[in-house]
Formats: sequence, structure tokens, C-alpha cells
Amino acid sequence: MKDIVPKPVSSADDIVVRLTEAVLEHRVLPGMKLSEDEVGDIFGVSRTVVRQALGAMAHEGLVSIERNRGAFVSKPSIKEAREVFEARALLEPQTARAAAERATAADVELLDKHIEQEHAAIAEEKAGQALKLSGLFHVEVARVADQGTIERFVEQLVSRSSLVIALYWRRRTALCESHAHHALVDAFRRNDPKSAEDLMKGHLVDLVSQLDLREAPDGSRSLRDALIG
Amino acid sequence: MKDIVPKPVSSADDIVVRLTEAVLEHRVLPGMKLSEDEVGDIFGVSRTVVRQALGAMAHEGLVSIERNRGAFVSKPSIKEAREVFEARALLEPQTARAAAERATAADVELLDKHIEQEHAAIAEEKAGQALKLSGLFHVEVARVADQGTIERFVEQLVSRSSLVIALYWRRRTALCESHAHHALVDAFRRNDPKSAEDLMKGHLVDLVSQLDLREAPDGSRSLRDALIG
DNA sequence: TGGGCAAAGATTGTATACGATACCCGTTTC
DNA sequence: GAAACGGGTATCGTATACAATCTTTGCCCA
Repeated sequence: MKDIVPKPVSSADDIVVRLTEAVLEHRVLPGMKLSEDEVGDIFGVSRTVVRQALGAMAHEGLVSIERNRGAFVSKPSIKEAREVFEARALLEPQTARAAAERATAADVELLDKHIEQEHAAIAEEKAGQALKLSGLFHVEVARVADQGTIERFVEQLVSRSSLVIALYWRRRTALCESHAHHALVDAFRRNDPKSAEDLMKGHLVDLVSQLDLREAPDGSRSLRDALIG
Repeated sequence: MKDIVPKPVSSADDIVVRLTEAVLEHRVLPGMKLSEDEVGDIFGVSRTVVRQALGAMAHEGLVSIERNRGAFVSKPSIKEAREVFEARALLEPQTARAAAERATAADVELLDKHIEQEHAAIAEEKAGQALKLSGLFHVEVARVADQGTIERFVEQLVSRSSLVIALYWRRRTALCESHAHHALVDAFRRNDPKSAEDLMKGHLVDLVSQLDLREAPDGSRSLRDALIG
């Protein structure tokens, strides 16, 4: 098991990871065009591999590919935004329950460190990174629950949630205070499944309540999109 | 086996659909190699588009791509098999409930027709097609619930369930009797959410109970796989 | 006789080339 | 003057070519 490193150039997965990070940190925003040539130049690879990466991200719902027009960072509609959080509401509370049942001391310690990082990011005013870490916390919960399939679903939903937040977040100032995450980890520490489930359910409700998913007065939004887009 | 169909063009999505159908109908079985050249010859396209298709199916979990070795139809482990049905247990009952709340007469009629097709396939001894339709029914339920995001998840889970069934089904003779589906549609017809949720939950439990997900005596299975594979 | 090694063959990974389509913008016409 | 038309440019879709890696098979040696 050698060849640990000297990857001369980035591979498709590498590009997916780096582009996804950029989206999660709101460094690239919904609607932005991802030109194949441009991305290829940036990462030093040919369009072939860029296409693979963009195709993969399209399957994750992070980018939309329009035939003969190119790839764009997805702009979830209000309906899609609701669907994302409804799916999360189905998956995550039960997953948190399972995580609370299985969580070991090592798991809890890792989650504690994760929350620490979140705090650090907030303290450093790195809003983007804080947001990314905040989402990743939910993925970590699924990992603790030892549910790989659900973990990938949550990963996808969290990523798309980041897009939703970019589009529909109410107040830019208030960051997702990680108090809820702390309470969840405490439930894990006590191996308290019921609390974990309830806490996660409430946390998700809180998240949605901070979004503005009211239907725009029909045409207002679509007109604006058309003019801006 | 040369170009059966002189299809002038065939896009990646087309290949995905046709390959996925083949998997769902158990015409291609887990572990089968999907050579890029071979698939390309069959569908009359170059490897470029075949690669896109295989990549997409890899994201769905239907094929596994091993670097420099190629693409194979996935062979879900027992753990993965359990995870798939645990995910379904989280998503589908609530989705059936939502479907029962929203189902219109047109929806019910469509589902009735779908079940009719299932019966026809069974009557014609087309086991593969029956299995495919049986899985598709669950996707239709998500569609009725008007939950696009969950629908895609269910689609993925149903596809992977087909792989699981191919590997771990107990008795080859007994097909998933669509009685359960009929009862579900009846609940939809009555707009009875509670029943729909319970019926779906029970249906999924029944499905799992017909699988043999007992851990093989560690090595027995892997050895057999090695010998057969 | 069995195991290790090496060269040949096959298959995948990536890059590049060419054709097709959409967009931009200047011109024309009503 | 505004809208419609058409050519030029840029970008995407697909095919092909070449390089890298793995697998196989035959040979050699212990």
C-alpha cells in the first residue's frame, strides 16, 4: 500500500470535493456558471474529467446541467427546498436516535472536537466555513449511527440545504448557533435515544423556521430570476 | 452479439435506463462485468457516453467501479442490504401516509392499472418484469405523495433492493404477491393515511422477512464468492 | 512439479479533435 | 425606432487516440 501521494494532477473526485466545499462555504453561489473549460483550467485537467465531476455533482443535486448550455450551481425552488427539509425530517431524527444508542466515548469525543471547530470558525468570523462544518455535523451523526446509505442521503440533503440557505435565509447575521449540536452530543454522551431524536427533530424545525419559504407573489420571483439570471 | 438495434443515437440517459431495467428485471445479475467496449458496441455509442452512464449508475449504487479494473454490477453486502431496507423503513411509510392524504381519483386509477400490469406479468410468468413493476410501484407512491426528492431516494433504494433480492432471496418460486400493493391502493382510495402508513410499514417488514440476511459463518460466503466470482 | 517473474494483450484513464448547438450582436426592414 | 433575421463566436456533445495500469500466460529456475 504505497503510492500514498504524488498525485500529479487532480482527479474527478478531487474536483468534486473542492467544488462541493466551495458551494458549502458559499464561495460559489446558486446560479453561478461552471464552464467546463474554466474549471478545467483552474484544476489543470481536461474537460473530460471536469465533465465527470460536474455529472457527479448533478446527481447530488448541487449543479444543474442544461443541454448545450452548460452546468450551473443549482437554484432550488421553494418546493424543492421544502422537499429537502421534509426528507431530512424523515431521516435524521431516527438516525440521531440510532446514533445515541450506538455512540461510544470515541464518537462523542470526535463530535466534541467537531463542535469546537464550529465555534472556532464562528469566532474567526469565517461564516462560510462555519456553515460547512455545521452541515457536516449532521453527516457525522449518520456516521455514528453506522448507516452508510442514510449517511450518503444526509450528505446530499445537507449540501442542498446549503443552497437553500444561500437563497432563502432570513437574516444573514445570525448563524446557526451550534447550541443545538451541543445538546445533541450531550444526549449521545448519556446514550439517551429519545432525547436525541426529539432534539434533532426540534433542531430541523428551527432551521426551517429561519428560512423564508413563502411563495413569492407569483411572477415576482420568477421575473426577478429572469432579469438577474 | 452484435448491434441488435441500429439505434442512430443513444444518449447516456438512454443507456442508464436500459441497463437499469435489465438489472431490475434480473437479466443482468450482481457481479457481472460491464465492459465499456462491450456496452458501447451493444448500444452503438463510444466509450465516452458509456462511461457517463456507468458513472451515473455507480452513483445510484447499481454498479461499482474499480479503478483500472472496470465496472461491475454491485453485490451489496449483508450490511448494505440491511441499510437499504432500514432507509426504506424510514422513508416509505410516512411517504405512503402523505400519498394517502393527497391521492386523487386519477392517481388511484393509475395505481390500479399499475397493479394490473403486475398481475399480467406474473400471469405470463415474466418474473423479471413482475419484479421490476413491483419495485416501481413504490416509486409511484412517492410520486403521488408529490415528493420529488424522496422519490429519487426511493427509486435508488428500490433499485438496490432488486440487487439484494437477487442475492439473498429465500425461495425463488414465491414472488412478491401484490396483495399488499392492492391493500395500499385501497387505503389511498379511502384517503386513509393511518392505514396507508401501517400497511407500508408491514409490507416492508414482510419483504425483509423473506430475505436471508443471516451473517454467513465468516469466510464461507467470501470464499464461495471468490470461487464463483 | 510448483512458484515466481516477465512480456504480451486487454482494458481503463485522460487528453485532444471535430461537429453541433446555443448565444451575442450587428444589420435590415417595417 | 423596435423587432426580426442572420452570421460569427463560444461552448457543449461525442468520437477517437494515446498513455497507464492491470491481467494473463508462458517460461525459467529452485
